[in-house]
Amino acid sequence: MQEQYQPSEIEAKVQQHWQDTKTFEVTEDENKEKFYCLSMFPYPSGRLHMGHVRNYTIGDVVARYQRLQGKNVLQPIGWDSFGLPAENAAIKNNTAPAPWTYENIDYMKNQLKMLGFGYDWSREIATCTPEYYRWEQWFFTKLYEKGLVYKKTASVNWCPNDETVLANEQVIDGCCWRCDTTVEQKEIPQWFIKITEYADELLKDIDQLDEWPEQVKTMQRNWIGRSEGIEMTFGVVDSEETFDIYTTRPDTVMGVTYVAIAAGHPLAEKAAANNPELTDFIEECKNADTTEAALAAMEKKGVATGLYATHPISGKQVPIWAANFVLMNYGTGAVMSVPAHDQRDYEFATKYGLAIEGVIKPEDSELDISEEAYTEKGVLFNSAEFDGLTFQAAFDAIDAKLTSEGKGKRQVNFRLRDWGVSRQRYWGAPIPMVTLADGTVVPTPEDQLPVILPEDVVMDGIQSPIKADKEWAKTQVNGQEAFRETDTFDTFMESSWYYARYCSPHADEMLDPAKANYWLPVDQYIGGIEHACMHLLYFRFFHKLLRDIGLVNSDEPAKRLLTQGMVLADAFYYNNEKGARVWVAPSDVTVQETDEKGRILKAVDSEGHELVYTGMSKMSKSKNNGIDPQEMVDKYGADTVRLFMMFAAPPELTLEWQESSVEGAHRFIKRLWKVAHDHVAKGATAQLDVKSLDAKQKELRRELHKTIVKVGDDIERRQMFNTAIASVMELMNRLQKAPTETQQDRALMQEALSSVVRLLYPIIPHTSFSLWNELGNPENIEDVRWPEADQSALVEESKLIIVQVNGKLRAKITVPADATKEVVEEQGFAEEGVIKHTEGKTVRKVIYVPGKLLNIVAN
RNA sequence: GCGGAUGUGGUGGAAUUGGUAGACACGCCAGCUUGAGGGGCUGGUGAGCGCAAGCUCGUGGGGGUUCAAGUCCCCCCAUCCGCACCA
Repeated sequence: MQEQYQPSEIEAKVQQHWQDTKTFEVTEDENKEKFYCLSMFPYPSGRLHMGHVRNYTIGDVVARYQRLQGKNVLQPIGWDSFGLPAENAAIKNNTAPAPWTYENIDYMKNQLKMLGFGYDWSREIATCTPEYYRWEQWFFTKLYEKGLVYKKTASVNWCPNDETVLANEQVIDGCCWRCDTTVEQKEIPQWFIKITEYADELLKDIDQLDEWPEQVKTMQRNWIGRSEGIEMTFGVVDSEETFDIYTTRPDTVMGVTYVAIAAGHPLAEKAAANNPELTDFIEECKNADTTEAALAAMEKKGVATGLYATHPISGKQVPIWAANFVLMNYGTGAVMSVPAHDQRDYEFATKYGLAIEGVIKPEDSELDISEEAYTEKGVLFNSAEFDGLTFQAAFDAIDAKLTSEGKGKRQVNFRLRDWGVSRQRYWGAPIPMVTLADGTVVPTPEDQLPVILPEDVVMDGIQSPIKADKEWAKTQVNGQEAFRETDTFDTFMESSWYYARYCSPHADEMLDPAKANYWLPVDQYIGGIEHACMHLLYFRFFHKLLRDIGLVNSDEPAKRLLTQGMVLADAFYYNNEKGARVWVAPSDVTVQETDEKGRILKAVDSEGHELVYTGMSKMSKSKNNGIDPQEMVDKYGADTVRLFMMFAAPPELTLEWQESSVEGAHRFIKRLWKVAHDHVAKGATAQLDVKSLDAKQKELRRELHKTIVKVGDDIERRQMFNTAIASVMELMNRLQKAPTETQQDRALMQEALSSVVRLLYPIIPHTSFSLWNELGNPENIEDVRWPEADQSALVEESKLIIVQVNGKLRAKITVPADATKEVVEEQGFAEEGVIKHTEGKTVRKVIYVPGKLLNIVAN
């Protein structure tokens, strides 16, 4: 055995072994319990970043742990390889998205192997290949046949100069990132999938997800946003026209003093005919940013249309305003306004001098709306026959009245909107629809699938090559000339079903139901919390679609979810001559001075610039503070990087990259290696004879078996890998000091090290693989089982009892494990610290928590 | 703005069911080892007071419940994530 720990040598050797023996390739086996462990697949951006390393290390720890539990573990990997960055990189590097993407995949694949992740590479998929996206296209046409797909207009960011659609991230401060032209909103026809048809089920089934984090479930519930309300019809004065509004607060309906409609509402457009102010306002609203955040943050503005609406209950006439915060695409494009009981309406009414009429008051006080709206649910007044009713009674009464008069009805609404899947970009899966010569739009016939995206293209940076090449769209369907859809799918489409494709990655159908139903649902899914609503909702939605088309038989795609936190690093900058901040990579920073506690006082870069230290922030290009996993692996080895990642923080929290802490992780592995080496160097050990152990040996063995219990619990139930590692470190600290004189000392050491190596295997597999064999075990560690705790070793003969007086720690006593309350009390009261603090006082109460704590209340 | 989270020594974090606050590690300090650098080993390390034994304070801030609160409740502050065309 080597005396020195040499990670590069060990890791290369072990990785080669895994590759040669196909250790992680699996097939369905009905005799074994299956475990499907899935990490969110990466976008092939060029190089792995630390976020990937963290995500995949967590997944690998779970997968390897489950393997030692004897399960048939599937851990696949692939590439989410369509998307905008490839187009940008292609333009920048004067290439095409396809070669850029495939090169990145090759490079990153090697990086993943170098980190030692136990993937079944035979199942690797890339979503940009026709072998993958053809089934997505096929599926879309099936959804179309089921009536779950439709086309409608929706607004996109439009650069009038480039005459192209921009993604949200391509709009900087309302301008085109390329040419700085003010971005407009443009309505264009787009394809939608009816996720709202599944809104109820997506909401209800959250209750089945008992191993998902509560916060994710809450976010999804709020995102779906089920509400119960009433839709009612307002008439337009001096007109036959009507329009609908929806409210969740029908109890406030008698307080309506105006209604607000979207600038794009037909009524507004009609009223604008001879109203220049309104015309201008409508024009202005057309260019407004429609993201929810922008909408909430912007100044609320409106213009009177000059039209009036008839209140459906009171018959009163109220003004109709066009407002910038009402959008035509959401809901009915009109809202009723009750300034007395809605804060936004209150501010709007105050601003434009509109009436504010209170109709709800608190149950036990008078209504005060002099400063702000009263938005609580209270008791109705000034509401004619509804006076005195509380919220639910008023809801029911108003519903009954509107329903009987045919002016409204009770309705459940969702915040969730249908999924717009059209993108006007090139690097995505072509949407398999065609427009026939006669104008009808039909799905691409199955025998013409896949609709292949040409890869040999020239990017001009503006127009999608399949839109620029007018020939591409031309085709024949049913003997007619036809034109292909040139939009491509939202990349969330690909990431919504990849988990299922992994079960039968080469199947000549979307998926092989027998295989899919063997592996699915995913037992453990791991990814970033940023995906809580969108990806994870589409993922659940697609699983239900797959189920309803008969391809899978479960309701949910993943049993357990772990959302990992971000990776942060130190960031430093200096100001250049122009006063601009220049961010310096941490690898280029030398810390020159620290205070007595080790805080950074002075740091410089390699050119001698004095730097400003800004603390930890998310690793990013803009702050130039990314740490390259490659460099770290080259320097310390993959096991050190993995150990640090798992030790530095629990998986859900943000993780701060600290190189000194990486060195600490490295030191620990070196110590482990040394202890093992010294033990092995002394030769083979005798059989452990548990009965012959003395008290000290028994205690050490108890520590070992307690650690085995704790590490298993920490990895499997708690998923607190950091405390699992800490407890192994504690054990190692004891083992390092343990005697090795007698045969039984050494036999115990053999048991302990053989256990430790398995406990650490999920985290540092290369080192554990080697040490397992070095310790004299002939088989490979992948083929052995997780150590089992010996219950008899865990029995404690005595217990430590905390003794408090008035809740403050005054003594610690050791009592026999079976001591009664009386015995503990007697011993506790005899303690010096207890006597001192109870002297001259009366004991009021004694609380005893068996085997743990004694609290004496005295005053 | 809305929704979700986080806040504990100089630092990362631990405290699993309301029961010893600070496990484990980093850093720092002292000592030993080596020819220096580096590495290794041993010990110390929340703050204040004290020669010591020990005492008091202490988990973002303020209030509360309890024999007992980092943990439960109410209010506030700061930071982070998401908000539908980045993935």
